[in-house]
Amino acid sequence: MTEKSRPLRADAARNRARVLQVAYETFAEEGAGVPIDEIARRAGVGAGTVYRHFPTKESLFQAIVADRLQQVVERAREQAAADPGEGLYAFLFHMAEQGATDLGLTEAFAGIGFDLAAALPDAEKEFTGMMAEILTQAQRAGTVRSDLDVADIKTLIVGLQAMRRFRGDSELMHRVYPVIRAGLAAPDASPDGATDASA
Amino acid sequence: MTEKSRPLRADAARNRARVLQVAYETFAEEGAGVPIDEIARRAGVGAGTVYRHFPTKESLFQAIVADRLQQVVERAREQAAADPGEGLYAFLFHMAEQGATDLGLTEAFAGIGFDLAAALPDAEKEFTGMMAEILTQAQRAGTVRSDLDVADIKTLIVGLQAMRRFRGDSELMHRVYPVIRAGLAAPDASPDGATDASA
Amino acid sequence: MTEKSRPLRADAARNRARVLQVAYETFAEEGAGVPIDEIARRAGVGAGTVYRHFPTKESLFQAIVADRLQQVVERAREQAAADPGEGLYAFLFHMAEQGATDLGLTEAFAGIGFDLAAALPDAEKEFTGMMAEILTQAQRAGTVRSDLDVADIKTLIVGLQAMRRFRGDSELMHRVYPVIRAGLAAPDASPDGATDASA
Amino acid sequence: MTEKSRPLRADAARNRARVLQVAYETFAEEGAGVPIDEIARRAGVGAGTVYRHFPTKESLFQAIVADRLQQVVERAREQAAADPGEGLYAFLFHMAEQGATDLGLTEAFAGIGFDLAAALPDAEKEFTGMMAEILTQAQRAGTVRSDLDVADIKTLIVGLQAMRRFRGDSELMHRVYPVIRAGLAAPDASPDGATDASA
DNA sequence: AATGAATGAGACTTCATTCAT
DNA sequence: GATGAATGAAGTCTCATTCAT
Repeated sequence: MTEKSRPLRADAARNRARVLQVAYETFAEEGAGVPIDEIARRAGVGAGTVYRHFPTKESLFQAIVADRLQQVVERAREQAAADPGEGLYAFLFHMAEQGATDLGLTEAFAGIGFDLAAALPDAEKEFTGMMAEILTQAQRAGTVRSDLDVADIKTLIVGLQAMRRFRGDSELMHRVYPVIRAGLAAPDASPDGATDASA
Repeated sequence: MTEKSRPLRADAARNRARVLQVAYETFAEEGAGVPIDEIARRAGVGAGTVYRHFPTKESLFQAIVADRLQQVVERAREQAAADPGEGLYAFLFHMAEQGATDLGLTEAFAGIGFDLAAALPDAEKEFTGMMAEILTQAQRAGTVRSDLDVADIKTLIVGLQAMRRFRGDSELMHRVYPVIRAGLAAPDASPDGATDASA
Repeated sequence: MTEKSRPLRADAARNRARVLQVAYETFAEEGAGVPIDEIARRAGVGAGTVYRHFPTKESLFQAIVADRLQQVVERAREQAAADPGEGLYAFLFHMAEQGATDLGLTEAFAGIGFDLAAALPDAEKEFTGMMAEILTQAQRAGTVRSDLDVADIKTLIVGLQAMRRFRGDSELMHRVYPVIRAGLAAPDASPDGATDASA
Repeated sequence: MTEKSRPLRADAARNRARVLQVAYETFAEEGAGVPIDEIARRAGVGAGTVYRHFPTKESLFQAIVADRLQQVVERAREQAAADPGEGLYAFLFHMAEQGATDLGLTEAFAGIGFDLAAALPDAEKEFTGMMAEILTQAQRAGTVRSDLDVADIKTLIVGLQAMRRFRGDSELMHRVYPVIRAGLAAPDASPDGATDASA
């Protein structure tokens, strides 16, 4: 998905990577509203260069999201391999971290003005598949209640990212994560879906 | 903060209220990007009339948020009075519902492009005070762990709103709320901030 | 078609007319490639004002064409009423004159980058209907051969406009029109469509 | 004007010819608005190569027109040699055909955004000279009225090309050409330049 | 010589805000 | 007070032309 047709000239590849990196940082800082001209300026190239590599703003956005998802997937698989019981938690917290600085990824993930499954079906499948794997591993290890599925995890990620943007890392880690973790580790809810009233 | 100087002519007051209502609905439906002209059109007034009552788009936005907060505060107090143990949960879920249809309020609340405490200090204080009250009542009733404070609740609201935007009401209610509720009802975390359970 | 809903405020109507006039002249001089900004500048208004009245460049173009067609139709009907035998010729020569200064109308008429029947079906029908009337009148008067139809007349207009743009009015009038007129007044071609070889 | 300085390397000459051919076809199909990049792509060369041979888009355009004129001149001379009485008609109809598919040539010829005599004086002279020859031959053969000159023929070509672009070949041939031909073959107009009455 | 990447001016269009009516 | 027209600063994107590879 990254390389197509010819392998791109060295200088072009450098520029493309630079634009991608700068765009990633800029979107992360400022959200999707940043003008392309601003990204071009920060990258030290002309606006036309950005458009040569990414014919629309949307496509630049997609390229960034695809790139980030790829990295996230790899990292999550490694961590789950090292510790299956903790893999899902590590992933959740990593995604939250991403959300802190990466408004663009968060918006994409939460489907704000961006339909991930439609725009990047392959990346989305890969991502969802990875989540299924590490969720299953955690459930087998007994660290996560067994009645949750991938859609629930996605939902929680959206929530965690929003929380992380709202609040500093350290506070979230010490005060809110424990709540979420306790909820995730709790025994399964009763069949009717209501909380099991230990409360 | 709502009434200033002289008490608006009757028709002007009517217009103001109408604009506020329409703007609330429109922002909720379409997000903050809607042109003022569109709001004016829907309200059946000229753009100039909107600007007479709200000198900037930002100020219109603030007025809406203040208005919504006021309503939310009243409702939450009533519910907590009726059932102190459930008041906080009712409030949380109500806020999540708001987030579903009220993109504007959510963004304001989550601090996206809007600093609530700076823009509307009085409303913010009122809102925070109310949350302190109902949190304390719930903790006294034993339905919420005692190591949580208002900032934690705010954080959870931000997360719940994001989750609710991401996922339908019914699914959230049956699959994710139980997790959050289990986490909130869990025994206090150990002093070092980690979850005490299996961890 | 000209007036819709409300009758437009006096100043707005003035501006609209001014923009239409300036745009007409500018397109006529420079063709359809002129930037809207240039038209706005010449009209002494902001670009936004042009867009308020004509939401796209295309729509401005259409408005001009519709306006011109309307005038042409009226004039042609008057002339044909005054002298049925000469009405068609007067119309043809008038259209050629228009083509001289009105690149925009010519392009629209010749269908260059503009589908008249699709864009302005009513105006197109009116225009075609008028041509049918004056052609029939001329044929009854015996000044035009009877085997020609409206499509042929349209074709000749396109040709005459192109010729008029290429060559000065006086020369065209004295040197080329006589050729066309002689051809139009010639006896009908033989049934197989070939010239009747008086040549 | 075609060859300058040293005689181009073989591959360069091949590239030049290929670009010229492709550019001709592309302009003919799409009009003068086509980006140079598109022409380069279709020719299978880099944009830089186009610019090496033709320093501006304008100069590429001129080279094409010169090339086409050359071919038209040759063909017309051959046909006039074969049949002097029909040579002019064959030429006229051939030019009209060209106009159908060759928007670039037509625009150049009609002087739309292009001054042929100024840009390509030699080609223009050659072209005009050829027209004088075949017009004289037709007039001697008695197939064309004797009061027409080369400028009139040029004018008619412009008109015919416009008509041909507007209408299909077959219809033009059977319905409009006869009119033009009848006009061209008609007896001379009276001295004052007006059409000689009903004739 | 060829390539195709980079440039940057400029086109169309939107919209928050001001102001004449 | 209300109206809605006017403004003009952006924003996205295109493309003729230049230049490093």
